[in-house]
Amino acid sequence: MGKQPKDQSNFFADVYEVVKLIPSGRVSSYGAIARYLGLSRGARMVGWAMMSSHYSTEQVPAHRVVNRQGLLTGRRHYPTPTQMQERLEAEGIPVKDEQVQNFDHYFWDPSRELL
DNA sequence: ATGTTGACTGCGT
DNA sequence: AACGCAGCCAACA
Repeated sequence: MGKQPKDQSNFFADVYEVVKLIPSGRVSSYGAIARYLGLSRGARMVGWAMMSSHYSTEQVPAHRVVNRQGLLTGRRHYPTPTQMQERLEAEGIPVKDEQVQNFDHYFWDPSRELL
C-alpha cells in the first residue's frame, strides 16, 4: 500500500461538510466537530478551517460554530465584531454579551444528532 | 526541515 | 470559580 494522495486539505472539506449540516437555529462547537472527524483534540484545526472558509467559494455557516462555552470566539474574524451575533440572532438564537444564551438547548452535536 | 501560531479543550492548581 | 499549562494538527515563514 503506497501512501494516500493527500489531495489538498481534504480535512477542510470534511469540516465544511459537517458545518454545512448544522441546521439553522442551532450551534455546534469546534471540539464536537473535531471529535466527529476523529480528531479528539483537533478543535484548533476546525477553527483554522473556519477562517479559511472565508476564502473559500463554498458557503459555510461558520457563525454557527462557537466554543464549548457558547462563546462567540470567532467574532473578531468577521468584517464587524457584531455580525456573527446578529446572524445567530437572525436565526432565533439569543446571544448576550458574546455568549449564546441557553447554549445547551441550542447545541447541536454531530456525533449525537447526526449518525 | 524546524519553529511559531491559531476562531480550542481538558486537567491541575 | 478563575487562571495557567500542555496536547494536538496543519499551514506559513
